[in-house]
Amino acid sequence: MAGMSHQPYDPYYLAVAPPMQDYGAGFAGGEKGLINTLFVSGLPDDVKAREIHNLFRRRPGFDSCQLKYTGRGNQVVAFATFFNHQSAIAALHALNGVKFDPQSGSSLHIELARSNSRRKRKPGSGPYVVIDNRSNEASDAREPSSNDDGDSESEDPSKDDNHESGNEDDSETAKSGETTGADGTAAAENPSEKPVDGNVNPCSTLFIANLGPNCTEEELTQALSQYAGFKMVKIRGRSGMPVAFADFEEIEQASKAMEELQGSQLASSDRGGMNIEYARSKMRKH
DNA sequence: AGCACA
Repeated sequence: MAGMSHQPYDPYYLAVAPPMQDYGAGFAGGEKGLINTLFVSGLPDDVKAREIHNLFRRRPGFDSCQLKYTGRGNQVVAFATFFNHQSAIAALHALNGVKFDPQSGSSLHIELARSNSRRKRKPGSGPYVVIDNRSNEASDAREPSSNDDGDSESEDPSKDDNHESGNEDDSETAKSGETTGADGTAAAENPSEKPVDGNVNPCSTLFIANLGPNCTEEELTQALSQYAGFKMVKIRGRSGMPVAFADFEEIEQASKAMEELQGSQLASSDRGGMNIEYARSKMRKH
């Protein structure tokens, strides 16, 4: 692999503006019960609210965003609010996993927020807002004591904050109701439960297709390792269109990664977003 | 649509 010729990733590769323009004015609430706010982590600690705004501003249906200093170390997170759930999902898939800072190699981790931003955009307050929860920072880079997990990204970054609301995941549970729980016989027998995953049988190994020709295992590792239970990824079929197999500890963890990374682009992607399915067989242990 | 490694 001589010459890593990757063009700088353009987060605005989706230069299209969909026909949906009839949002109406002053309607940031969206449909009731649906989340229209994204939670963004994986940001460099020197990120600016303007950068967040520039990241999202061209996304269809975007309303406003806010940058939040969590007060834990220099950790920064952001919330992006859209006019409806569908626009939020589209932006999530488009931007999740993209390299935000090529220098540090950090990539964005985007998920649905646990609750919508209740903070309404007041006229005159501008398109973005900064919330600073840092209290004792000044010269202190990390917490004083007793907590050693300051540097690592937790599997669930959204637990770091409560997003100024006590609203729990009412819509989240409805979304992932595929695997059910108690009896386990549900999905296979019920004709109304159609698996949309492309493969009928869940597997803790994922099959990833539609990768760019220059995709590397390192790049995939970077995108996948932010998900709990990730073990390893292998690229096969180097000629033409490469595919990859990503192994996880548990099926549920693989499912989570698949859901969130589905359709998202890597820096090396040139044919659109990744197509992820359950692999037909589990990666061989070794 | 494309699913390997043992």
